[in-house]
Parts: sequence; C-alpha cells; structure tokens
Amino acid sequence: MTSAGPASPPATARGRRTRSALLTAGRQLFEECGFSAVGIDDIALRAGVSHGTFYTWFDSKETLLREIVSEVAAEVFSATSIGTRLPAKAAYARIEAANRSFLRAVTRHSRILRVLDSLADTQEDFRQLRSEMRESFVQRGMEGLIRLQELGLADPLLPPRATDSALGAMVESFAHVWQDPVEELDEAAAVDVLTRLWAGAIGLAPPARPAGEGTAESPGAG
Amino acid sequence: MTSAGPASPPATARGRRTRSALLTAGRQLFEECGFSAVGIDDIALRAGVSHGTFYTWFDSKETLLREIVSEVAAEVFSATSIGTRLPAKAAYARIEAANRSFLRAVTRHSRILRVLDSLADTQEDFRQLRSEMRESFVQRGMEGLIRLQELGLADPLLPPRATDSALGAMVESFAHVWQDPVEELDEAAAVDVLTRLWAGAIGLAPPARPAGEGTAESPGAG
Amino acid sequence: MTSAGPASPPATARGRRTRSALLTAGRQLFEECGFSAVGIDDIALRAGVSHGTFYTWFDSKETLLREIVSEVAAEVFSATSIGTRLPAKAAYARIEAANRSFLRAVTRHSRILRVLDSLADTQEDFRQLRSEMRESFVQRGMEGLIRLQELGLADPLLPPRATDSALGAMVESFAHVWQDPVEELDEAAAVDVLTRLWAGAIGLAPPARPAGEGTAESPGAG
Amino acid sequence: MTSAGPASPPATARGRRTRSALLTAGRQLFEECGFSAVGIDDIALRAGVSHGTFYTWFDSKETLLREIVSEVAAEVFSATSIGTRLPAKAAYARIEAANRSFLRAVTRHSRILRVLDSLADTQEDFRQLRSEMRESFVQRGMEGLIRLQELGLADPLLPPRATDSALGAMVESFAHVWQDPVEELDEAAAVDVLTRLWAGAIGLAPPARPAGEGTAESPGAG
DNA sequence: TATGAATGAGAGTTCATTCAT
DNA sequence: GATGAATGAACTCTCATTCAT
Repeated sequence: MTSAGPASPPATARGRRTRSALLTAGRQLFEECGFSAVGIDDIALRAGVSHGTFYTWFDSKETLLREIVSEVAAEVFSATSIGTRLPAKAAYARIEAANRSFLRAVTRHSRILRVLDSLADTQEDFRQLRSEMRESFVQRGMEGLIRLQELGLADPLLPPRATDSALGAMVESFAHVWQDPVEELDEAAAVDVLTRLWAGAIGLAPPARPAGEGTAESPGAG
Repeated sequence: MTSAGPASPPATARGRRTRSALLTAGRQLFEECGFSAVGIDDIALRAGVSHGTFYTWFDSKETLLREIVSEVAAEVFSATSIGTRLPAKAAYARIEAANRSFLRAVTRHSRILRVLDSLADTQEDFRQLRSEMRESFVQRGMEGLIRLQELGLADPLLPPRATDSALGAMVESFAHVWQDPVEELDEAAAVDVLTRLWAGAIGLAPPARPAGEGTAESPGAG
Repeated sequence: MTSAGPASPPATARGRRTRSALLTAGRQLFEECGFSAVGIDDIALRAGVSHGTFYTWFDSKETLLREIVSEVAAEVFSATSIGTRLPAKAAYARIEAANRSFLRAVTRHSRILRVLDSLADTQEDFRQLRSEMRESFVQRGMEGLIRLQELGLADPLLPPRATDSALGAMVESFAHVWQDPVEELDEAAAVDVLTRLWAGAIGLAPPARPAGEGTAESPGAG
Repeated sequence: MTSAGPASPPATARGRRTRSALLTAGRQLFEECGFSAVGIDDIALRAGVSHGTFYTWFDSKETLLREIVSEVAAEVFSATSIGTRLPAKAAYARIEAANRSFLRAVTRHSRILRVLDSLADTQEDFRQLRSEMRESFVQRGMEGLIRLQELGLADPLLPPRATDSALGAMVESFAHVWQDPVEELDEAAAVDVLTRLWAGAIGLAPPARPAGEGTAESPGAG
C-alpha cells in the first residue's frame, strides 16, 4: 500500500537539522569506509538519531549518496568555468586558473569522488554523472586548445578531444594521488607543475617573464 | 580475515582444473559486476562446481581477489621495464615504448584494476599493492627524466617525482577513459598522442625528422 | 492492545469532521486492500489530515476497525428482523422478504465483512461479533422453520439449527460470490432463486398462484 | 547479481526431510494464526531449523503458502469427481456422494482454505485458484442438474449456474461453520441434512423407500 | 486539536562461511 | 575432492505508536 514516497523536505527547523546531520554523517562515513561497507545504522548512529529516522528523510542509502554526490557535482561543474573571462592572450594564465580551480575542487572531494567512481563501474546513472563531470571540463579545454591551434600558439597536430581528455585525466588523477603523503607539494607548487606540464604538452610557451617566480623552485626540493 | 585453513595447492589434475576454473570465473565476474556484488554462489556456478567447493581452494572471497590481482600486478610490473634498454640518445623512443607497454597492460586489465582501486580506498594491503604498481612505473620515469635534465634535454625546473606522478597518472587514467566508446583512437594513435604530450610536457623535442609518420595525422581528424 | 487513552469523543465541529473523515477513509481502504495492508499513513492521507492526528481519535488501527465493523453489524442485525411481521400463512413471502433484506445487507457490506472474516479466524472478539451476526439470522429462521414443521408445512425430519445454519450460509456466501462478474443476475432474480431453493429445501411448496411472475424467467436465460 | 532462484528441489534425504518439516510447520502455523501473523522465524523454529534454512527451500513466505495451497487444491479437485460414475437413475445417491466427498475435503482443510480466502481478496493469483476450486465443483453440479431438468426430475425454472453456485456455497460454508462447537452433528448426519436440503431445493424427491435410515433421525434431536 | 518528527521492535531476506557425508 | 545443506550475523526497510511543539 504505502508508496515509496519521495521523503518530502523538512517542514520544521528540527527536521532540517536532522536531515543535514544525516547528510553529513553519511558523507563522512562513505568517505571513510566506502559505500557498501556503511550501514544505515552507522549513519543514524553518527547523526545521533534512531535508525528509523533515516527513512523519514531518505528513501534508501542510494538516495542519500545521490544527493551527496549531486552537491559535489555542482561544485565541480562550477569550478569548471573559472578562468574563462581572462583575455585570450593570457593563455597560460587561463590554463593555470582552470587547473587551480579544478584541482581544488577535486581535491576537496577526492574521497567521495572515488566512491562515485567505484559505483560508476556498475550503475548507469552514476556512470553518467561521472562522465558529465569530466566532459564539462574537457569541453572548456578543447575550446581553448582549438583557438590556440588556430592562432598558431599550440601544436596543430594534437587531436583536441584526446589531448584534453588525457590532460584532464592527468589533473584529476594527480589530485587523488596527491592525497597520499608520498608527495610533499603545496597547492601552489602542484598547480605550477601541472600547468607547466600542460602548457609544454600542447606546445605553448610559458609566460615570457620567468624572473623571480616564488613557486617554481620550492617543489624542486621534494 | 578468516584464518580457517591455508587452502593448500592442488595435488591432482582435477584439483588444478577446479582451482583455475574458479580463478577464471571470479575474475570475469568481478570485472562484470564489481567485488561486493558478486557472491560465492555466482562464482561457483560459473565455474561449474558446487557451492562449497569454493572453500576447498580459497579461504575467502578476498583471498581469491588477492590472487587474481597479484597476477595482474606481475604483468603490470613487467610492462614497466620495457624500453629500458634503448640507448640514451633515443629518449623519445624510450618514452614511447614505455607508454605503449604501460598503456597496453593497463588497458588489458582495466576493469580489474578498477575493482582494485575501489578496495584500495579502504583496505591497507590493497592500497599498498596499488601504490607499488604506480611507484614502479614512476621510478623508471624519474630516472629517465633526471638524466634528461642533466643532459639539458628536459626542463630542469620540473620536480621529477611530481612530474612523473602526474604524467603516469595521465597515461593510466587515459587507459580507463579510453575504454568507453567516446574516443575513437586506435592504440597507435593513442600512444602517439600520449607520448607527444609527455615529451612536450617535459620540454623534450620530438624526434628531429617528423616527416611521413603514418600515425600522426589520423587522430587529427577526430 | 494498547491502552493509551480512551480517545474521547469530539467536542467541536472540527473534531467531529476529522473523526468521521478518518472513519470513512479507513473503511474505504480496508475494503480496497484488507486490514494488514493498510497503514495509518494511508488512512490519514486519504482523510486529509496529518499522520499523528489519527491517534487523537482512535487508539489503534484495530479500534478503528472495530468501530467500522460495529456500524455494519448494526445494519445487518436490523436487516434480520425484516419480514417478521407478515402473517403466518404467508410463509413463502416471509422467507423471501428475509432473504432479500439479508442479501441486500450482506451485499452492501460484502468487502468489509470479508475483512472481518479474516480477522475472526484469529481474534476472539471479532470471531464473537461474527457469530452473533450469523446467529441472529439463524435464530429468526429457526423459529419460522419450527412453526412450519409444527403446521406440517415443512419437512419434519430436518434438524432446525443445522438446516438454517446451512441455508443462511448459502445466502451469505452467495452474496459474496455474486460480487464477481461470473453471475449475471439482478437482485430480484437472485432473491427469487435463493428463496425457491430455500423453500424447496425445507419442503415448503411455492405460493399456489405462480401465474405471471416477472422474475422467474429472466434468470433462466443465464 | 544473485537471482531469485527457484530454490531447487532437495537432492538428499536430509534435504527432503527439512523441506517437508518446513512445509508442515508452515501449514500448522498458518492455520493457527493466519498468514501475516506468522513470521519466518516461527516457521523455522517449529521446523527445528535455523531461520536462514527456510530460504534454502523456499523463496519467500508466499511461495511456501502457494505450495501448501496447491496441495490442498489438488485434493479438493479430486474430491470433486466423486460420484460421477453412479448410474443416472441414482440421482440422489450421486448428490449425496458428491456432498460427502466435498464436505470431507473442505472440512479437512477448512482453516487453510480460510487463509486462502483472506488473501484472495487482495491477490489476483490466489483469487484465481479460489474460483477454480469452486468452479470445478459447480461444473459437476450443473451438468447433473441440467440432465435432471431434462428428465423432468428437477425444477425446470431454476437457472443452473446460480443454483449450483448457491448450493455449493451452502456446503462449503457449512463446512466452515460446522468446525465451531455450536453444531453437534457427525459427518453422516451433516451429509444427510445437506443432501436432503439440496435435493429438496432442486425439487428432486428423496429415494422412495426412506424406511429405517439410521442417520436421519439422530440429528433431529439437536 | 493538529502536526510533523522520532522511535525502535521486528519483518523479510542475503550471503559468507562451516560441516557432515 | 566435491557436494549440498545448514547456519546466523548482518542488512535494508516498515510501520504502529509516542511526543514536543
């Protein structure tokens, strides 16, 4: 009889608090243990409510994840449009800005994005979300690359999509690997390396005035 | 987890057959559905043996995966040493060879590597295996890069570890993304693009005589 | 079961409205889905009130059903006394009147009576109510039958209680089966058949004057 | 991954024993408490196995019931064909035989049939099974009645389907009511009354020589 | 009175693992 | 070695009921 109802939004302050406590608890636990290792009980426990309350606000564990992931996706999407407004001649700076913003977004959400990854291999809708996030970044890059190729500033032999796909993957993966204590770079240094690599890869010369850049040598020590 | 028994190696031909049927079935299923979605039942069923027989040969589902993954790791490790013996002057060709071999290895095992990834976030020993696989590739690259920097053939400002970490991640991730039908590159083209990007990234000039390379322009159309 | 509170009768017009909305909604839903398949949520939803309001008016789901069923029982009881006042000689007409009225009552409440049936098998108080409803009908019949036997108008060999029990069950069950579209009889025809069977069963001759009975032939077509 | 498998039939004696213990336990409990009040745990407990074992043999509680009910249905169907082979002239005896056999079958399975009833109101497949059981009995009766009408031995005004539907319902319902200690008839007496009523209802004269029937008067005392 | 949130016992079900044969 | 049955902890989800506002 009872339908799987969309678990309507909270109507009171208390409800709002509970709901967001569950959201937070869920996110933390998914990040710590992965999706399937986390039980509803664990989430409710950490949120400080009874396990039945979980279902007052979410239809299922999957629904909860979907909502968490949507928030993240929104942030990543918005990170994607950074640097667009810089003037065309500042190509290097644009790439740098885009890299910084993307690196930052991915880094902040690294763990949950990996949870998403693991589900994307199996479930269609998560896969889709995953591709969309990548695609939005690749798109921006492609447009830039094509313009640079037309201006004679980038290697014209590079196929734009594959190129940006590879370079985007580089930044994203780097963000994940970077989490582990193996590397000791601060954000500025990481962005610097990635941008340098990116620019070099597409044949774009770094900005003419290399003098006194504070960031360039610090990573050299690592 | 469980320390029931060491699940001794097969002593008969029949045993050998059964064991490897389970190994194969397990691998296929893990690739198709991921780790946690596959049950012992499913594995036994596909291997054509009964339920309980699984435990004659493996202590647990995890043990099975560990063995599967070890095989893959060995292959990836060996792919890592390719190109080492080329003479120092052929830097571009060495990178190309290394990329081809790594790309090929990762591509062949893409799905199972992703299963490994998803467990590595949570379980220490899988995480370790994962880093070792990466590290072995990064090591080779670093050595090469340092030599090139000493010879004045590569950008001396690049920090070797971070650089190779990023570029290695680029190749590996590309291999995964490449599986999906979005990109339409054959292996040769993919290797070409990746190597071109790699070389450009570290400031290494492509081989002097670029004339008449069959692979270079075909991807340019995409 | 629960003895929370007596759920006092409504003191305001608004209360009266709410209470009867719940009663109506409950009845509809029980009829549509059976007792255990209906949730408090469903009832409140259909009554247009909130979840918790239900308990302002009823102690439990069972209490609600009990009240619904009581109303029905009252109607069935009163249907039972029909035809009593006809003169003794019009035996056939009396039986016919009783059948019509009982058939009508049972038919109108067929679904809820079946809900009652299903609970009566397990819960004593519902069982009791059930028997009382039957008994009241059987009683009337028995009195009539005994008189007819004394007058030599009915088969003296028939044990009155068993006879009326069986014939009463016939009418009641027929009412339930009749709901399904298998049979295509209108009420008049149904009453006619049942009464004919009843009268024949106890050996009572149908009314002497059979001429021009409108109902007799219509069912003959079915 | 794992499919809802049909829970294959037992391959060993132990399996057979367990399975039938569950069947028996389930039947007893359904009869005692109704369907929804019985839990898997209860069934397993009474069968003397762990609750997980239930699912080795049955997919769900419903599956179990379906199997129990199927057995009953088979018995009732076979009870339906009794008396068919008696010679046409022995109409009364045929009806009596049919009634005895049907009454016996329904009586033996009274409780479980009521469980079936309660589910039939809501679930289509159970409803179907229920109608089929009734229909098979009604069919036999109709054929007999039509022949008797043609021979001038039964009231020609009675519509055959409705008549037999009503009379069948009478026997069946009587069987249920009869369970309760209200009535004190042995089987022979019950069959006698029902058959007498049935015969009378359709206008068939009882066997000419009623002298010295042992069963006829004993119930008359009740 | 009415509301919406919280509760928690308990339901059905799954599945890695154990074990007698 | 292989088999098929048994196990029971763990899990997701439901819902009648309570309660603060």
